[in-house]
Amino acid sequence: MKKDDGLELSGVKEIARRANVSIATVDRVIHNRSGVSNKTKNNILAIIQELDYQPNILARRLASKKLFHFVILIPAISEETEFWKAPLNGIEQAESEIKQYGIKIEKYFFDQNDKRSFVSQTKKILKNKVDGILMAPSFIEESLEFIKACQDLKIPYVFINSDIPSQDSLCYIGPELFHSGYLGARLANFAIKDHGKVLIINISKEIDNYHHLLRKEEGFRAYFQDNNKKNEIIKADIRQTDYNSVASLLDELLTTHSDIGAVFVTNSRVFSVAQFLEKSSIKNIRLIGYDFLQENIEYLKNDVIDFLICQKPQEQGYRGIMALYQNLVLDVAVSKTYFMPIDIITKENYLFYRN
Amino acid sequence: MKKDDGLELSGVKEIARRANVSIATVDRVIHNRSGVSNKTKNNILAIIQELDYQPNILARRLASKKLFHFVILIPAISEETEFWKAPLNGIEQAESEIKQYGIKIEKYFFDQNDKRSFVSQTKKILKNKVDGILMAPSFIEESLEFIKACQDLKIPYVFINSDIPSQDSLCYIGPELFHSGYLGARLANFAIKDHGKVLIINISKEIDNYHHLLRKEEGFRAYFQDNNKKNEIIKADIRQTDYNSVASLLDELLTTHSDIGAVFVTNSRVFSVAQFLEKSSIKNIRLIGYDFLQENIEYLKNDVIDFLICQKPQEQGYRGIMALYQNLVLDVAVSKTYFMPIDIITKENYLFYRN
DNA sequence: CTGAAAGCGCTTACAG
DNA sequence: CTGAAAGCGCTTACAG
Repeated sequence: MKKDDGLELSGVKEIARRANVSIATVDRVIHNRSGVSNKTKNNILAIIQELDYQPNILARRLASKKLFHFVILIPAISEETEFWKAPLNGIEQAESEIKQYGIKIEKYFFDQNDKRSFVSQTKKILKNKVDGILMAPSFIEESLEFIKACQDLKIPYVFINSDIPSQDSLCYIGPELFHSGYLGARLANFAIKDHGKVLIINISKEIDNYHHLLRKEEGFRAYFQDNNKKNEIIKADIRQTDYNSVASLLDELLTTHSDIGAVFVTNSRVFSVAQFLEKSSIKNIRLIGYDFLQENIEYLKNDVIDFLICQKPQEQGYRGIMALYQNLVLDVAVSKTYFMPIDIITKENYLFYRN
Repeated sequence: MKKDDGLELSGVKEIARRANVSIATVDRVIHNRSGVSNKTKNNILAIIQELDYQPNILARRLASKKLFHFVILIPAISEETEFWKAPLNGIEQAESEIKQYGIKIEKYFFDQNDKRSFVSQTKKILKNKVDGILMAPSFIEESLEFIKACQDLKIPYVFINSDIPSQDSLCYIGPELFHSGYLGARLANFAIKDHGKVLIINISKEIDNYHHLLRKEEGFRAYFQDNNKKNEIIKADIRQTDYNSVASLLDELLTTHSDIGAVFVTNSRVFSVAQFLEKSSIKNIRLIGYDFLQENIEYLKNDVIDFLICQKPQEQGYRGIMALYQNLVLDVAVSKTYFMPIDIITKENYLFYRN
């Protein structure tokens, strides 16, 4: 297959010929294996440079018997939210694309509401041979513990969905949360202009552990400040995530503040707010929240939710695995952070959205 | 490389062993080449079924000496608009990923304002060996002529950016235009609510040939109708695309209709409207248009443009080439239409947008 | 520290 | 209609 014109030969064979060594020695140099004299090594390196040698990945994978073990550690899909289904789909798509190249993916799940399940899964993971890890570092302390162990074992790890900065991860793939909240504020303000109050709601059992909700809130507030918007911001933290708790709290809030024009929910649980508004026949409040969940889409279709912000959770999973693959198998550099686009979903474009 | 557990062997070798033939014969059957008795053929086919044989793509491409020639035919990047830079980038990205597998991409460009340049390029293309074509069928008549020739030569073709339905293309990759315009209307109405008129503008030298602008307009109008919105719709076709012509027409329109609240431009030339609004210090008109061009982004940053709708032009190019690759090289089925998401870009999220 | 040889799973002339 | 053999560009024991 003469795809490159010019040079007759350009693979390991040609390098070996020019260096007057065997291809085995060339291979050792290419993979930086020991057992080559410095002199031959440098000579070969020079020739590689000169030839601008690009290894043939096809041949490499075909010949290699090396098997890679990747591990994922993400929240289980719960009855409460199907959010993590999307990243898992992405992971499985990546898996199907690369499994023929000798990659095995071991899947571990933890309970978002239970740190101990996270810890016990991390223990299990380290019992086996692992070449790379894709994880959602939801619990900070516990994640730090785990990645310390990974560092000792020289196992690279990729974060998705939320980041722990400066922890030497191979990369972070997910949203930039501040701007995400900032956009939420823009949409809220755009909806009600400068009249009326806006309500920001965090709904989670783990609000205090989940730094990422807070970061969105900061972005949300920053928008109003930066743009000198006069809307008053009301805030509510809801730690009981069942519908009744959410509803009664909302009821109280809306009674106290009769002039709330828009509500921003910092995560995918916006559907419970939507449910409340619909049941209460409240139509004059604009609602903005997160994520392409079936429930949320239904409320989008009914005009109860105006905008959903979504950050391609499926692609996060896909790219997470691919980052490991690129780095460990193809030996390609991957960029330290890959921020997902901040997508706006409405009733008019959700049909064409791709997670 | 024992990646599959279970069966000891599973490739052509094992098939050959079971069928009691040589691997060459197996290869003939796999590729549906002639020269195999029906009996042996059916026998081999049955074994392939039974084994659920999946060819090893790596080995196939490595061994094959076949070179594929893909051709692209898209508008040239002009001083008027850099729109086609993005699809070209996507094409080049795909090229860099697959060129090592024996794919060559020949690039042809035509002048969007000159049908004859389109025709003359199509003539050139057919002079060489071509395995697949990626094209923007901007001029319908001329495109039909060309694809008829392709059909005769059994050359598959992919459409991007705009479609000519039921023309037996391998696939269409691009926007669904009606909903794109529909979303534009929603954003316009959302911006001004039910007060004021909306202005829809087509700016193109080739309005009459460009069915896709019309389709967006239909979607735009449909939104107001479907939702019983009372905003009056004013329409303008601008066939002279230079700034002065656009400006004088706008000046006239805005004088006649003092109560226009929002303007929707059906293509990337929204920047010239933005330029006019800025120069005229008109601040009370919301502006919505298309595409992530540098000029447009500048007006987005200045709050002159409120929303840009964008449909991942780069990805269109990338996926267009990949569709050919998947179908012709990997022999995988590709779906007939791939509608791009209808993305909404604002000042708050443009930084994270990926074309 | 280095090399000869076999092999990865296919495809491709060539011979019969 | 069918098969034996070489080869794609690498990697991997194994031997020295």
